[in-house]
Amino acid sequence: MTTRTRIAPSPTGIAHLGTAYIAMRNLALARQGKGQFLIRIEDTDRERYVEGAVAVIFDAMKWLGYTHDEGPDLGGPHAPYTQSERLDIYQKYAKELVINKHAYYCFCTKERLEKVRQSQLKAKQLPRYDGHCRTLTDSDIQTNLQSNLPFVIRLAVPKDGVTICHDPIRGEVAFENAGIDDQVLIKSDGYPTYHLAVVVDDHLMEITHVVRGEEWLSSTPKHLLLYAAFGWEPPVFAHLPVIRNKDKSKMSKRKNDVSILSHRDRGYLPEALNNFMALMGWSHLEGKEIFSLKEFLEVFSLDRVTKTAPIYDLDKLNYYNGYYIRALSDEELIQRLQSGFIPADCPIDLLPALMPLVKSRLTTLRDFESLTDFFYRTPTSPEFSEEEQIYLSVAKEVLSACDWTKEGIETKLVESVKAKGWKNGPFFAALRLAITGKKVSPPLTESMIILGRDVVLERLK
RNA sequence: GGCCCCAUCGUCUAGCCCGGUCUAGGACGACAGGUUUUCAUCCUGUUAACCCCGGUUCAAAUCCGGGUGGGGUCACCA
Repeated sequence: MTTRTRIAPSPTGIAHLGTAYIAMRNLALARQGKGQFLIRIEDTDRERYVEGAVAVIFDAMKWLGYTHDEGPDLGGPHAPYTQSERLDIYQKYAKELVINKHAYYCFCTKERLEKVRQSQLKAKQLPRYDGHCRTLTDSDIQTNLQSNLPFVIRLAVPKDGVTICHDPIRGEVAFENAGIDDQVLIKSDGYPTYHLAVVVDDHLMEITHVVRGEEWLSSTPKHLLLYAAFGWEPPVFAHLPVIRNKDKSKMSKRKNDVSILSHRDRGYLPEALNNFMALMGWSHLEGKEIFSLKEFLEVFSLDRVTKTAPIYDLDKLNYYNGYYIRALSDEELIQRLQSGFIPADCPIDLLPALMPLVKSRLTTLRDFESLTDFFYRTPTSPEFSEEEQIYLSVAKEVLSACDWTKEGIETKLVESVKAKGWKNGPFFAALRLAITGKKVSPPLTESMIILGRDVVLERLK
């Protein structure tokens, strides 16, 4: 049997870094198992649905280089791949569960539920459904149904026994059934909850490995119970450690930039993000720290996954980004920069000359502008001291006469500094400031050559 | 709080399953030095960890138990 895996993002507006982290691992298993990797959209929460969010997810996956085999955009043998288009399927299976007594109608109002909750809380009991409707008679149910009372369908969780999850990463994890609530399967609006939809779809779509974040571990027994109620063979469940904020809480929008696409827009390379994410909660068997997505997909394995949750470390991402930028050829770097990182007033034909000066100085593509703006914008010159003004006038004199080559410029400049009995440091600092408007800049001589003698002399006025 | 998961340098981790080869290795960061008229790159070095307490054993980062700490989850959200 081939391996079939999936990611099941919710269209809530942004493509989350966590989704990519989960996706690349699922992709790897599917490729290694000569199977398929699919994307399924879990949009059963109508309140959270955001228009256009699905397109954002596809954009993000494409940018990262993850290719799926089945999904809402591609179709496939188990279409549709969007849960809101599968409502009748969930209804059918929920009803089947009701008939087999593994689920039941619940007519409790939100008010009653809230009241029960409050009194349980007050009595220091754990808040949960009290099973009120579990014992309703058939005629009660018929009456309620006929009078159009709103209802949900709940799973009839066994009152005793233990449900054991066999997780290849965590080993056996046991949960007392008595601690599991009678989960809502169908909401009063007719939509399924996550728990029902995920089980039905994973089964119907023949998913063999459910590789997800460990935040799902405590709901796994519910899913296992559902598989048992249906009489289905469950897939392998593996729970990856979650990515965390610096404060060790689960990575969140508030404390981190969790958007994949905003990483792209901030000038990160997909190679860097992939390499960075690969090494969170997993290590290469040969101890490699630099490798491509292709290699990751070939060598990733569940048995080298860590159980401890890693922290998103921007320093390390920056390191990878700089590394991959430096590894690019000048032509490739120009191409990458042209995806939105070259200011409108920067002449395109200037680019080839600029690459050698900026490549080792870019942490992100976005740094390009602040690094090179003095080439195409006249810097505002600061107030120079009297001493500095003397430096500049001497420099101007030398530069108006010397050969306009690296050697020509440098030897003449250094010669006159020496002749005057000055130090190189302050002299070149003043010159740099006058020409680039910055205390720190790309190499001065090379920059002057690119700028041209006229512009340089103009800036020394 | 109940349930569940986890615990090696500041961070990502190797090692743990199959105890000795670990005076615990690598990477990022930080710091120092070298190269560079600045910065960056590059090179060299330094820094820094087995959560605690018991037990098993000739021997424990590695096995067991208990603490402690951190995290996740307890919805008609996923």
